[in-house]
Amino acid sequence: MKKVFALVDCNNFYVSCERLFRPALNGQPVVVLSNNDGCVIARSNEAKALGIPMGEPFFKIRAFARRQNVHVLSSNYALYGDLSGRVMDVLHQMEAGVEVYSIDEAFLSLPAARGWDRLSYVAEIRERIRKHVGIPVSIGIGPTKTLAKIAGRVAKKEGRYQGVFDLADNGQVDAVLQQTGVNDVWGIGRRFTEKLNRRGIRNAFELKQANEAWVRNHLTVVGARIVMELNGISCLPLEKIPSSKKSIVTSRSFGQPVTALDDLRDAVITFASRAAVKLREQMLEAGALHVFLATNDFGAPAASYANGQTVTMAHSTSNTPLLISMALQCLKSLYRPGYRYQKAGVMLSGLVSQGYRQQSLFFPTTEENRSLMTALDRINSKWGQDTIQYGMTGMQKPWEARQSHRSQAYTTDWHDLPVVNAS
DNA sequence: TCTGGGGTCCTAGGACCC
DNA sequence: TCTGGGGTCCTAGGACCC
Repeated sequence: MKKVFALVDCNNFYVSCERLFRPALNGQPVVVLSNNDGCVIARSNEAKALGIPMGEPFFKIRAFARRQNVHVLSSNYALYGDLSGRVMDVLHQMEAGVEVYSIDEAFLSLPAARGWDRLSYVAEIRERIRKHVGIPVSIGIGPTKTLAKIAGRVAKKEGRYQGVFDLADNGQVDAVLQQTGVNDVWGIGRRFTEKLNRRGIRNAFELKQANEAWVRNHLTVVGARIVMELNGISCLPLEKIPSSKKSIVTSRSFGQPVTALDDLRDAVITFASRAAVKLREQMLEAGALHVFLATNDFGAPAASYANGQTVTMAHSTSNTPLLISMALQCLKSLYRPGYRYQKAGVMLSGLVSQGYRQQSLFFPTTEENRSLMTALDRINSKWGQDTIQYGMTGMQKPWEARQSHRSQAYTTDWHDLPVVNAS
């Protein structure tokens, strides 16, 4: 049976999550900042209307935000992750074909047959999410994922459609594409936009009609697929089962520049430990570990240094002490004194599932090791991250990120449960 | 003073092999 | 001065996404 795609997209997701627990923020300009309170990563419609751009460094708009009474929040990923799960639960209850695409977006696969009212159906999905979770969503429908994305933009931007728009067979496709900038097409970023503009291609309709060989040549197969999708030929299937991860990264910008090797060691130990926890949560083991560090990209070139080092392991592992010791070896050879480090991280790759690994004659997995890791994960998951941590990590963490505007973990921590006062 | 974090896919080019 | 051809594998870097 022929299918169409629907894209369900949470509106201003992080802001909507915050508003759920602080209704006083409704109707107010609100922004949510990235880790370390660095950049603006979510904006309410009121904040967008004030002209605050996505990704703007916060220090540049701090004064403006104060003058305009913009509510400023640090990001609270525990809260957003929990609410995202609830939205996805509603979708799974209603539909068999669901691809969770990101924290705030999912694709659905719906029958393409005429004779049923798709729009009413997705309006019902939208209403149920609003009622059961409280998050507003927009839903776009199209014959391909790329067109569903574009339909979703229309649903979100044009109030008259009330959050749902169907581009699958309504004869308006080309008119909508003509009003869609090429930079607003899914998969066309800054570089591709520049290339296309130089060739005189400015909107999605012009891209749809672009010369295939030229696109293939300058935008690789990625661009060629986008053009096909704009033409209604589906190249990107619905992926119901998430493919298993190929790499796991834990990295942070520091709250203040770090110069001492000891502090870097402390940060790297923490990153390696957290990456190892993520690894075990997904029942994986890593075959390689990469450590990287960098000074501020925006500083003077003479004062800048960035480097990374990878070690490949003879045997894949998820053992925290082992991963820490390898990470510290890397750090030791990467470290140069005299620089003000701004960021570091640990990446695990060569991931294989726990059962997959061949047992080594010389390095048998000891059961004690695995059960120690399991016990540690249980305690930290129950009592909070870092309840038990490795002895080498210091208690003072000058590198830790700033979070001056943090909201509470309303749904994931007993201490932060909202209190309702009846009078 | 202050500029996120975590991912994926694709390609070109080098190393290596026969 | 001349200096094979074809294949695979790996990695670094670029581009994109949310």
